[in-house]
Amino acid sequence: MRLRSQAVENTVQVLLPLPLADAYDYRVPAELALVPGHFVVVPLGKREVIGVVWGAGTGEVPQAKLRDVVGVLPALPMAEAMRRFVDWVSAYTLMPRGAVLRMAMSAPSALEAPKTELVYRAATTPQSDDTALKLTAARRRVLEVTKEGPAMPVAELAHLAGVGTSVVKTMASVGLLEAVERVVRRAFPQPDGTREGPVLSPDQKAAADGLVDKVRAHAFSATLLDGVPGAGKTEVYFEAIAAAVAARRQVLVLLPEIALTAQWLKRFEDRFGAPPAAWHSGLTSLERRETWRAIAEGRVSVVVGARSALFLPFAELGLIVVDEEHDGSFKQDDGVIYNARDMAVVRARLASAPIVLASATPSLESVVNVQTGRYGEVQLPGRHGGHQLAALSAVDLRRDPPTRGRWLSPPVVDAMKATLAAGEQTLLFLNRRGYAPITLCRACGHGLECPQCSAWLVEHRFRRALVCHHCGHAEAPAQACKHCGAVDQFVACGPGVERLAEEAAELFPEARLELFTSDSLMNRVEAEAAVERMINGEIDILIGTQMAAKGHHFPNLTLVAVIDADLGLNGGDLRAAERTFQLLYQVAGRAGRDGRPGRALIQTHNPDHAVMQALVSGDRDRFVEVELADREAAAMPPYGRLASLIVSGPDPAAVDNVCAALARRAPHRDGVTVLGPSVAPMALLRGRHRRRFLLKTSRDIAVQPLLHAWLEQIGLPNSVRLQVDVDPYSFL
DNA sequence: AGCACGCCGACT
DNA sequence: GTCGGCGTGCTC
Repeated sequence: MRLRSQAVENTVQVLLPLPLADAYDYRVPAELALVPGHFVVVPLGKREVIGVVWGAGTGEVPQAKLRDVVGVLPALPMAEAMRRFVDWVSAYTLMPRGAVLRMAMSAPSALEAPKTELVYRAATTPQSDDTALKLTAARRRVLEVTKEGPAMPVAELAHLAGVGTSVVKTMASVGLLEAVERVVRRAFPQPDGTREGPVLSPDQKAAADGLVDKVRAHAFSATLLDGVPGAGKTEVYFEAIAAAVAARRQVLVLLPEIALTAQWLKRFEDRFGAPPAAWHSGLTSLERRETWRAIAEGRVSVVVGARSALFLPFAELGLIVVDEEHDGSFKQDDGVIYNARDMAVVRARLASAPIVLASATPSLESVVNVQTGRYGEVQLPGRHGGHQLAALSAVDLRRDPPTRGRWLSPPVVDAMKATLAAGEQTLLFLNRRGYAPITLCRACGHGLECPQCSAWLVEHRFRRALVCHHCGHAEAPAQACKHCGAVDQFVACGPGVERLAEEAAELFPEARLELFTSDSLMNRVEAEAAVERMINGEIDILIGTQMAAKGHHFPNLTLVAVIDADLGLNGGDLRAAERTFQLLYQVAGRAGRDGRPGRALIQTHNPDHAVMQALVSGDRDRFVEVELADREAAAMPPYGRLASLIVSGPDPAAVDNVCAALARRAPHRDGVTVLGPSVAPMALLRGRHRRRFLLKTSRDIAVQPLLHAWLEQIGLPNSVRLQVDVDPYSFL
């Protein structure tokens, strides 16, 4: 007994940032004092990897197998709250703990010893050697500079004193100056939380006060900030940020990737006098390292980023804001599958910090969480500063169809004419990249399909390629049909933004138009430039996908036309109606935000659909009510829980075998339904055949133990993969 | 995730 | 005869 406990004392569990479910035990050499959270270097096979001490060794591994910890890295240990967060996310998503840890170690170089430089200051104990201490004019100037300023590097000191660097070096060697080693740190400008904010409307003030109280409480709380587009939600949560910063606590703002724009950053800087630290995929490795370290050391007070920022090592988290909380892009769909919005609530809870979820179209999950009292709610009823909601109307495509081969209906064309004549701007919104979504052979009727996916190839005319939007497969447009050999018989079917641009250019040859899509704008810089041109009035008609619809504010935009409002409604997705409503509501909200009356025209074949009715009548709450009733009747989220299992592999027979085994062992109990196996919505993806199970349970059943018990019994042949998605968002 | 081990095709 | 393709399996 005694022997065993001693062995355990000398060992630690180290979690490695690899897709491993369990931490490994390592022996601790006597000279190392380790505590949980320490970043350590350990041997693994032939290589050395960085891991995190997760706790005392388990003693479950044979002594002979144990290897020694190589060393500790000079980084601040991972906080306990962060380690618990990693465990929590892993347990919830059923992803290996190591895979989750990897997300919390996204800047490994930040763990290495930071670079140092030599800085010089006046010697504290001057020597008495007269000749060495001779004070020439140059030396005197150097001493003057050191008296006033902080210690600084040779070049800087020499420059300020107007001397050569050799003077400084000599002074150091004779003891007039002393050199100290200092860690090189990038300075982050500090947003000022005490700065006076803008004048808020009474509604905004009340909402802001509510959030500020939550921040001052220094305790976990979750609050939904609900307000129409233009109601000034950002200004309101900025007040909460100000309160947290003034209290010297850190703030994390999560935004959907495409909403993190120059405009948002500018608003922040205008309010706080300094920019926040941004965390996104475009950072250089140096920026990542410096930012990561500064966050861990508490030298950064506000971080804004997309979902991966959730795993940054905040030292003193005092507030999380999730803006556009309904946005589907918070759900990560590959690798570790998690919903950053939901996990942000968990992170806030573990950090005992408040979280604010902001949206003009809250997710039904959040609405129900408010109804059940799990979340508080702060509402912003009206628009602020003369903003008016766009007048929204449906264009019935059955009554007012465009001419054949065209996509703009007469009412939309008329509205565009009027808008152009008034010198105002139009946004044509179509959530479809490329020229045409389907290309058919006129002779035999065959459509061009991706060889690796069950999806049509989308023609991109500007790129002169046929592209699969699911796997990236691209091929050159062919002359002859592979099926019937007919030449030059291909015909583009349906509209994409490129085709829409062509039509708009024909109708309005004098107008300046521009495409705003991820294909036409290769990077952030180009996108910002396009936004700038739009704001400066250099564009009359902007044609774009949802990229154009989010996170931007165009003061002279007064007409928004949604070309195909029905697009998202097909396909039987659980959230089709909810998502369509949210998207179209947001898009329509782009029109007329600066005191000008805007209008939004929504082309649809189903003007009677609940989504269209809700949009036209502006009755969001009624829509939410009806949609929630449907979900409740079907025991679907947010009233029931879902998990999806995707079984995939190159060999359909092997996939079906695994499905049969899963079906045989499927859990049977009250409140649990297993649907499937069925052919997954993308039956073939990247050359892998896919089948799907849906596990549906009532709200009070935890799905994770159920899934564990189920999947444990299933052996997977090498080529077959089983992917678990707890709380699936999209069903594709 | 790496890295090695292992078992079948075209090269010096 | 070997060099090397990447499938499979392990790493405390």
